[in-house]
Amino acid sequence: MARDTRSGKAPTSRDVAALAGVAQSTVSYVINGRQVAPETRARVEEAMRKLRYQPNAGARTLRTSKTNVIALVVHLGPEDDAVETVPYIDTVIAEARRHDYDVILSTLHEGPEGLIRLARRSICDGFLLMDVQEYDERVITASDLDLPVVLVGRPVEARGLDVVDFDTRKTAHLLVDELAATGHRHVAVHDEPPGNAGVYRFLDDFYTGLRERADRHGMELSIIPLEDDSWNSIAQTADPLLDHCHDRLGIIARTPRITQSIVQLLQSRGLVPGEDVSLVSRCTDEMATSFPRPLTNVSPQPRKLTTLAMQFLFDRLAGSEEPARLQLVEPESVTRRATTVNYTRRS
Amino acid sequence: MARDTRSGKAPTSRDVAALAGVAQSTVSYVINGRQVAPETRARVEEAMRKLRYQPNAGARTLRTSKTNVIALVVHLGPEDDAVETVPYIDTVIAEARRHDYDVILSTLHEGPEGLIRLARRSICDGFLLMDVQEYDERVITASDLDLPVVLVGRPVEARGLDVVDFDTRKTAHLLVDELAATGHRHVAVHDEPPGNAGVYRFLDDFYTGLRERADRHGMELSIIPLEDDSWNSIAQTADPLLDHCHDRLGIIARTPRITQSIVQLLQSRGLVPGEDVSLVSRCTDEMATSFPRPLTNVSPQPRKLTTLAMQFLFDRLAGSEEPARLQLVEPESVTRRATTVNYTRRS
DNA sequence: TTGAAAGCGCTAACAC
DNA sequence: GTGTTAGCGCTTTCAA
Repeated sequence: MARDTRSGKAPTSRDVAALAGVAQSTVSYVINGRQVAPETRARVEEAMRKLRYQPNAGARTLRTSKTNVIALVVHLGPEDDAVETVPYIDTVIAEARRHDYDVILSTLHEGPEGLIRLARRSICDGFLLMDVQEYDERVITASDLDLPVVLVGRPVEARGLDVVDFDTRKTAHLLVDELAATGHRHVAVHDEPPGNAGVYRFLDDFYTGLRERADRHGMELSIIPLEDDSWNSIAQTADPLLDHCHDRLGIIARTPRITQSIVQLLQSRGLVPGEDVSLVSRCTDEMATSFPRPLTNVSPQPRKLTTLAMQFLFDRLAGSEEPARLQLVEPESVTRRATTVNYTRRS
Repeated sequence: MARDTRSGKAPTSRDVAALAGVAQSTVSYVINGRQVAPETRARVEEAMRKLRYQPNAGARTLRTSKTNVIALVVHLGPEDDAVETVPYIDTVIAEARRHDYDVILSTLHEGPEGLIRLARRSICDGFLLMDVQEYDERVITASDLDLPVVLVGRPVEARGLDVVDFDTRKTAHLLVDELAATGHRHVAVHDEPPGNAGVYRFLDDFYTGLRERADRHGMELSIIPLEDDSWNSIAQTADPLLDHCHDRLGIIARTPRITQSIVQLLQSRGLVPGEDVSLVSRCTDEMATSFPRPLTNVSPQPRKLTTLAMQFLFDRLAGSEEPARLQLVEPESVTRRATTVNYTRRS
């Protein structure tokens, strides 16, 4: 009856107990779903509502050593294809909230000490590390933490941590198969800029996948070197790229940025993708359909990847002691749109 | 000497005290920078290092009612121009860490109850609400929270909260002035899709700014209706857009998406921006320079906006009781690149 | 089914 | 300059 509407001080479970005429422990029982007489429960809930009571997170954590927070460690630099990061983050938060967790977002600026800080101060219960490279200093640090950690991206040595990643080899298969099925004879793709070599496992896998399927179908595969992914660099590759244009060429674009540039490159040469040459891209369906000529594409399915990663993490948070898992997320299929030429019909 | 390297249990300040042969309070003094004899301090720091001690955040919060966490509430839907969101988030985290704060990221999915939960459970010390609309249900909720809140975006009624926003009116001025200075006679711009009307204050301001300066310079201003910002809708506006193409037309693009589309539209019509027609855009410098023909642009300066917002928030967190502030972030200037035609030189 | 009481790890008033 | 101690708000034995 005292501190009812007086603001500036949040009500405690003691206040609720007093108002409901029960002991503090009873309030706790109600909150945590222990068996309580229906009539008592009603009185307590009424009191909680009246005081707009919410349990203090710090006190809870202190008592239970559970923070109900997970830390999401991402790379947000301007240089990257940061566009793709947003759906990941969105999905992580949605999944976390479904399990009554909040998400602390951390960038790499702080380095591995950041992980130690978050873990040893008991700020979070677990980690989701995104954009994990083959040799990633965070992995060693994270595996020493004694907390659940899931990696998105494959390090050479996962040190007993769960890993999820895109199955880009399969993606490459689908893309080349699509071109083979529609009667193409040449496949052209831009290589990674030099700096990227051996950084992310899914990059190597992609090119491996291309080679495998080009070989199987007896197609010629041109991998065109690239200095960086700026427009200028890509524009300079126009001639090697379009060399085979009149001999059933299919161009494969691995990133949004490259896709973008190739579309413009073709346009500037007066070439229409889907008529003069084929263009197939690894990008989301949203992006594929945002072009004047909707692109034939394979979606990497970022939301599926993230959901799986969160599943792994919550399994661990629930106490799972299974051996570490490594799972790749396969793309569903190719969606054929306006940029595929079907040579099997023409000839 | 007991629980030295034994893992699974984080060391406490009591362990540190024992190892250093001092009282627990002395450890606290060292951590919190109270005066301590240099020699004692050294022993304590040595012990902390040896145990790799980090103070438990929950216990600290419980004692001090300070979480050292701020909540960032953003809109991450796929529909939006989410690209622009990443630099905001990155800056928020960097600024927060500079002040020894962590950032909890929250989306709108949860609605205003999410704010109440974060505040009343003492999960965070303050809020940064992004993408605030003119009538935004979060504002009332947030202003009742008794915690520091900064809004990015102007509601009709700010209810005593600090507000920062882009000065898009000024942006519009700069863009039209650039076209006037280079001898243009017509200005064309796409209107907002119907759904956007009256949602964000900075939208109205932008068109107001355009009108003001077009009037002043005696230029004709065409605002072209748009159903939505898909490629198809924009493509359909080609004719009205290019009507005045041969009478010194300058096109203004307000968003990345529209900019993108217009570039492609011009290209498909065989028009070169910077020769046949001018194109000036409100977009970041990074984006402006990513096109084959670098765009004349005005940068909205997302990082500057965010830094200011964080400044406001930390002022409040430090206890400032000043009257609520409203501050707009002006763009620096127009950067003239390849897409401006200079008619004052030609005629 | 409910209550009394201890204690999670820390900070800060107070005593020495 | 350092130690003693109380208590932040919660959960959880243990007892009734």
